[in-house]
This record gives sequence, C-alpha cells and structure tokens, in this order.
Amino acid sequence: MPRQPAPHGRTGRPPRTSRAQILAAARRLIDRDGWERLTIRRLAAELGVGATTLYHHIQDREELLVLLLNDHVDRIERLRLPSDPRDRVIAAATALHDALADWPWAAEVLTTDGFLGLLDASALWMVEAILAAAHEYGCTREQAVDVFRNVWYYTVGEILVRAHSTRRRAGDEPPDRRGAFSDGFDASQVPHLAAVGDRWPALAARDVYPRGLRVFVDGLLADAVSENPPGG
Amino acid sequence: MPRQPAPHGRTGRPPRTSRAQILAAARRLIDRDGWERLTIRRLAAELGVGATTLYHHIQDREELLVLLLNDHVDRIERLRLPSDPRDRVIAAATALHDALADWPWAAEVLTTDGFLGLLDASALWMVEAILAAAHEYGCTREQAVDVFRNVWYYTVGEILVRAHSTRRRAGDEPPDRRGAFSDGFDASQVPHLAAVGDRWPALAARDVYPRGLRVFVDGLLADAVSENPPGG
DNA sequence: GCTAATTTCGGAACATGTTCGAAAAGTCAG
DNA sequence: CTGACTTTTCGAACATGTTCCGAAATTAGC
Repeated sequence: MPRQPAPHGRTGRPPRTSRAQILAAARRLIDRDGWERLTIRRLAAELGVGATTLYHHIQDREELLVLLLNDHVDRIERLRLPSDPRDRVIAAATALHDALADWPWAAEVLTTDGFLGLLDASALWMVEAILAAAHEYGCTREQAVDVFRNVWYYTVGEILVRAHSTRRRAGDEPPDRRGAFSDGFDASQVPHLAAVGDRWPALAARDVYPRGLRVFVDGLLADAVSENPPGG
Repeated sequence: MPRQPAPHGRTGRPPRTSRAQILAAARRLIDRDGWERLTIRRLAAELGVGATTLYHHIQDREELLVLLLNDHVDRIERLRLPSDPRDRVIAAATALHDALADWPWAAEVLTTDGFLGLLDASALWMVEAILAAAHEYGCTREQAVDVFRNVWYYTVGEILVRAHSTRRRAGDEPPDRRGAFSDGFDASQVPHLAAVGDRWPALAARDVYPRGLRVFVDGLLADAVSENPPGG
C-alpha cells in the first residue's frame, strides 16, 4: 500500500487504486483463470478492493476491455509495411485483423459505440496506414475513408462470426443442432444448400479472409480512382 | 385458458403455455414498450406465468430472438430477383441486409453460434439465391460458399458496427467523447486522420454498403471464375 | 380407485453489471 | 485546531439471464 504523501496541489481522499493497477490485475486474472472469468467482482477481489470502487477508475466494463485491448495492441510490433500502396492497405488491414483475431474477447468490444475513437495512437497507426496508402493510390480523402470503412466492416464481420462459430462451450458437449447448418435440407426448396449438405461445416472452417481482403481492396481502390480526374 | 383434453398418446401435465403464445406476447411487448424492455421476466408477466416457465419452451433468450427474427423475415415478401446472376447475388444480399438492418435487435443475435443454421426456410431462400446465382455465374459449389461467406461477413460487420454507432442512449445526452473519433488528433503521428479531423462523423454517416457490395461481389465472382477451366 | 411415470410450472437462489448514497480520508483557509 | 471542501471507497440494492428442485397436473397400467 504505497501511501504516498499525495502529489502537490491535489485535494480529496488519496486513491488506493489506480488504472494501471486495475489493468495489471485484469491481465493477471485473465492469464490465470481465462478471460471468461474476468468479472468486475473478481477483479475487485483480486485487488482487495470493493467492487464498486472500480467504477471510479473506469467507466464500465466495456471501457476496461478496450483499455486492455489498447494495451495488447501496444505490444504488437509495428511491422514494416510494403511500399506499394495496394499492398500496404492489405498489410495494414491484415495486421489489424490479426491483432484483434487472437484476442478472444475482442468480439465483446469490437462494436462498441465509437470503438475506433477509443483506440490510442498505438492502435491507430493501422487506420492511419490504410488512409495514407489509399490516398497515395489516388483516392481522395473521402474515398480513403470509405475504403477504410468497407474494409473495417468486412474485418469486423469476419472476426465476430468466426469468434462465435468457434466458441465451443468449455465442456465438450455432444454436437447440438446449432453447429453450422443442420444437415437435413429440403432439396426441393433449397437445392444448392442441399447439394452442399453436410460439407458446409468443413467449407465454413476454411479461412477466406486473406483472399477476400485482397479481392475487396483491389475492387475498392479501382472503383474509387475510376471516377477521379487523371493526373493528380 | 384452453384446457384441451390433451391430444392422444400424451402423458404429463398439460401445458398452459406454448411457443406461439410466447412469440405473440413478445411481439406485443416489443410493439408496446420497445424492444429494449423485452426481458424474460416481463415477458413471463405479460403471459401471466412464472419466469422460469419460459425455459421449458425456449432454450434461452438468444433462441427467442432468433425465433422472432425468423418470424419477421417470414413476413418479408419474396421479391423477384433479376435474371442476371451477378445482379441476383447483389439483390439477394441486399434483401438479407435490409431484412436484418431494420430489425434493431438483430445485432444481438447475428453472431449467435451457428446462426444461419437456426434460420428456417423462409429466411434461407436468400442464402440459397446467392449460392445459386454464384453457381450459375460459373463458380464451383465450394467457390459459391466462399462468395456467400465473404458477403455475409461484410454484411454482418456493416450491420453490427452501424447498429452500435447509432445507439444513442434514449435520453439525448451531450455528445460524450465516444462519438466516432474525438477531434483532437496528433497531426505529426497520424496526419491523415488529422486531415480528416472532425469531418469523420459526417463521412462515417454515409451509407457505403450498396456500392461496397457491388464492388465486392464483382471482385469475388471474377476472382472465382478466373481459376476455373473455361466452358463449363 | 391407486400407484407410477411423465410433463409442466414456478419460487428460491445465484452471479452478473451497475447505481446510489453515505462514510472515510485527505487538503486548504482561517 | 476547526470547519468546509473534495475525492475515493464501499455496502446495499436493483434488474437481468439462468439453474435447481420440488410441487402440481395429467395419463397409463393395474
């Protein structure tokens, strides 16, 4: 309990808890018990502090998760991006995707209101890189934002759907009927679905993101510059 | 209380509640009080039944929402699709998108594990239509599934991000700092973000889905058939 | 009728995120 | 030292989704 003499010019009861301590404890808890068990109360207990105390240092659970996410992204090395603008968009989007994808609880925050606005500079470089590359490719600023947003939607969707498709409840129950498609399809009503049949789970397990991303980015860039006057 | 004499060959206490009644009550509740106030307890109260009783007719809240969603999609007219395969993919995807987008609480279920598998035939025709059109365009069945999945990710992402960006808490609070991007950007660190600056919210409000979808579908179809032997 | 089996019902209880209000522990001016 | 002010802490309470388990209400076999 570092009972410091209170920094100068500060009034009020001295805090026993800090944001940094909370984040550290949260990481500890996640490492030890898994992220599903990160609850406000457990976190408070880990800190030896009342549960409601945390609400003086974070706004709510969502903000806590975003802070953890920022912290995670911070540690990701800022990889060198290709010089070709098109490749740069793809590399940055992939970095963004991967950073979020191996963060199992990213899905819980990804659609937070104004999520991007909550990221700090260390995460925003990926956004910046996409805007810059699109602009360098010949997009206007507005078009660059559109490119980013489209890529962002695709990326978020892929991560979210995937995260929730893979979440096998810890205990391995027998495959209940909510595993991808049920195999019984009415071949007269939905012939193509029936033709795919029970191969769907296997097909759905394949990773289509890298290729889909390339295709999408190529299309978006070409579409954008196609309407601009040449020779910028 | 229709105390029917219990259909033949059936034993046990006769049910006082049915799935249909539950769904009807849920719709009533949503229409009357808004969907945010649809809770298990309120729903049970509306039916004059214990809260836990509902769990004998639905598995959990998520299933209830999917059932409601199915029911909603049922009522959507099965619009006539264009004959051109490419246009048909786009039309079906747009129908899927729109059906989900004006269903404000779709966001809560969209990423449910095996969501697509929970939809019934009336909703699956859109999926079927996309597979069929892609196949007709020249894709293999596997490629058609990939096309669908890519479009699905994009669509889900757009809906989710949008739903959560627009969720202004009922009371119109002053614009807190989580509205899109905050305007203060370090122009030396993220020059392009800084250049866009406070125009971001306005730009982010524009609907890029229709155009993005067209671009994406064109790219996906072209990419798929480009690797197939000609003259199928 | 009586008992067993079967199915539905629903109250109690639990863990969760969060709000409220009051008590605690400091600083500062006099 | 005293009283006003400020900030932090935290127990009580609330609504939520959900599980447990016993009670209730019916049919089937005798």
